[in-house]
Amino acid sequence: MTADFSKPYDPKEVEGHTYEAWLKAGYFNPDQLTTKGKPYTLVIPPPNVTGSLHMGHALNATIQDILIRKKRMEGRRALWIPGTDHAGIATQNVVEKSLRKEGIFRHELGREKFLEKVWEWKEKYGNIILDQLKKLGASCDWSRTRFTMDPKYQKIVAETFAHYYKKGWIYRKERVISWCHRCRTSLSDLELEYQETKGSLWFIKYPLAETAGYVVVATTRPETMLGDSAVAVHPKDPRYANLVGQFVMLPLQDRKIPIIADRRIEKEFGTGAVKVTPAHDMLDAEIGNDHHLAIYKIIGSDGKMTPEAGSLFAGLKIEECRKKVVEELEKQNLIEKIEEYRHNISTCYRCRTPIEPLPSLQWFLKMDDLARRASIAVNKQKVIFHPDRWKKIYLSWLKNVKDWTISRQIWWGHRLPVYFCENKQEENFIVATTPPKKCPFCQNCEMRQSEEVLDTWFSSALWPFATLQYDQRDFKKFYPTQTLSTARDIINLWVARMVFSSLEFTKKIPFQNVIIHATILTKDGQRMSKSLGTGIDPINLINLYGADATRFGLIWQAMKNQDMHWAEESLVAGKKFLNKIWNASRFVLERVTDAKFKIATNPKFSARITKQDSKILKKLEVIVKNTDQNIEKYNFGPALHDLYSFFWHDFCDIYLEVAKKQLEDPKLKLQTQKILLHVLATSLKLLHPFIPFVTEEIWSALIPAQAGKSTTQKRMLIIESWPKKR
RNA sequence: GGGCAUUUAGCUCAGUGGUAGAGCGUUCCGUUCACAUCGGAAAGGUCAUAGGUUCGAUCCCUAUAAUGCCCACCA
Repeated sequence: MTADFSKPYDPKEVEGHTYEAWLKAGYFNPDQLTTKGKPYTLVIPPPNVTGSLHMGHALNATIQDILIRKKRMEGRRALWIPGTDHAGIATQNVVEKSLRKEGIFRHELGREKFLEKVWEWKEKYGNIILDQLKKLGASCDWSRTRFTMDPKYQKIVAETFAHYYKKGWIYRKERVISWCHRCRTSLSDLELEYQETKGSLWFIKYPLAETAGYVVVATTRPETMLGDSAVAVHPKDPRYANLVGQFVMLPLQDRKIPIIADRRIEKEFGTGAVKVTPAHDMLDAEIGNDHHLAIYKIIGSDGKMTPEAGSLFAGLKIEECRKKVVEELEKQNLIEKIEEYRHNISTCYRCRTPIEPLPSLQWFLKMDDLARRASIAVNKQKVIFHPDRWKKIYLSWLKNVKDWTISRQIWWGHRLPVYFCENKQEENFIVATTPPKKCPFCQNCEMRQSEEVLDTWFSSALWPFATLQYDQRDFKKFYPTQTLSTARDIINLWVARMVFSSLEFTKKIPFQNVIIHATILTKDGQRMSKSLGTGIDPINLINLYGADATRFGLIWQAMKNQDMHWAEESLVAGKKFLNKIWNASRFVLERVTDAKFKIATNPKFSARITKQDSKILKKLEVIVKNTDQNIEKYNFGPALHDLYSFFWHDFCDIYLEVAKKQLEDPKLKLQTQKILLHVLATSLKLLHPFIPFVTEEIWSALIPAQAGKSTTQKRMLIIESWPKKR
């Protein structure tokens, strides 16, 4: 198809068939490239299968596409691996919700049937986001599309677990963990989200056991008093010095509990005396452990009070229980006062339900060694963050990281490769990557695989190498990858974990550079979210303006800031710019009629060079150098601004006008034609990674202008050589 | 409680130790010769505030303020 220059540039007539042409040519797959260059690999941060493209994805995909297209043009065997993440909790919730609309409940369905439904859902909707990336022009190798629940991927995950277990780094233990009673699963520290909430601070009187009087404790959660096993004060708090060692009678439970001293108590908070609930508070659990306090599990995994809470409260929901406890205490005149209080409560990052700390038997991964090595990798600049400041986030998390709770009590995910003996105790289990044939404990049971699944991030942590290990030849050739581009909110959740996982399993860093791009906010600085109605759908922008203009708009604003306040004006600028390129190309095509020359990488212009000629050639040299350096330094916004200014102002405003005159001078005509073609061709190459569609389309029209090349010999711009400084 | 970022034109943002820039918007002029998704011109800024370093600061330093984000066991 030949470009129709009689009309303004219309992306709708170009983008579809151009993408098809790229796919058909097969250039997204490095095996199809004739180049012998060094491999260059990117892995896409796998979007959730439940997701649809948002602005952040669009920006990130554009950044990666710029990198991969430039490297491909440089002659590297460029591979960009696409794929999706099974996103355990998120996906399970989405599918559960959609089933509920049909009146189907997960637990009625049962595990296997439910998982069938999830797979159905995945088959139906799971590739939407990848198709959206295609619309944006992403030049991923779709033949290598990966999914974190592929059989091969599952195998690698199981092997990883077994490896850690063999090393003694995975252990199972009952511990107070963060629990979401809506998702019915444990969560890791990073999966908590803090929300400032206004609540109350209740001051409760605990009568002394042996003498008259009482101790007043302050709490935001009066219901947890039912599980108290001590009152703690700071050892150097004079107010309570003589009370330490004595006992109080816990109201409502009629339980005698000690007053203990612990340095972790803040004297300034409340009354300085704190109730200790070892089962339902992280700090209290530690204190309880150190002081050998009894554990009363009064809240169950369903978010309701257990029998241990007492007959008056058992079965109540937490909020109901709180009311009831306060009522009862008031009846007994044990509430001294109630203050208003604002504080942060932790919630589940998937469903925003307040999380409940409770003791639970979970699997953990030891972090000491892994964290230490991941820190060294960044400290020694083996892995480099761009901008540099983000390494602080990474390092500070690793410095204080606790062991990772890797088990989740949901159904959708990688089931733990752990098998229990059916006949003997729960402690009798083995870790195996394939179902064992014979039970080593009782010799004759069918071993039962653990019902639990792994944290989604456990499997995404393997992404850079697992995706390449489907075929060992790929792994040898393309690993490690070069650059990872992602959002700042998953630096620890994902990036850090990829670094230590890769170091452990491949002995290599997974990537050398990490780009942390800006977070896109609305123009007035609000978070873009569907529920708030503040989100912008990039697909709408593509439909309205085209993919090139959308990419332009995103990159135009891509500076090294934390945030980007989205301004659609830049997209309008992009649209105009595309038209400008279109028309300038038309001009060149109309005037370069002699067609006695071809587009050379570094043509010579010896004869009759005018002042204006050398000026534009000089500027071209500068822009070639600057564009290259800007991309290498990940300065995408500045790169595009410079290109824009060069093309529009230096080339169109000035040189094209000069050329009009020079073309009328027979002595200058040929040389001017050569220069026009050279500058245009080079500009198209430089612009191609940013706006691939329009440049490819124009290129296809430019090629016939080269003498001696038939249309069958056409090279597409996507694999043309990247301009080099002479 | 700690950390990070931001503060420059109406809006979104670049930028440099020495007359302040872009895109979009606004106003005026201009449709033969690539493009009206255009060309030419103009208006519009105490570069957050206060000190300091300097011959000279929007830029470097120190405070302050506002806004946003992250981290932390303040019950």
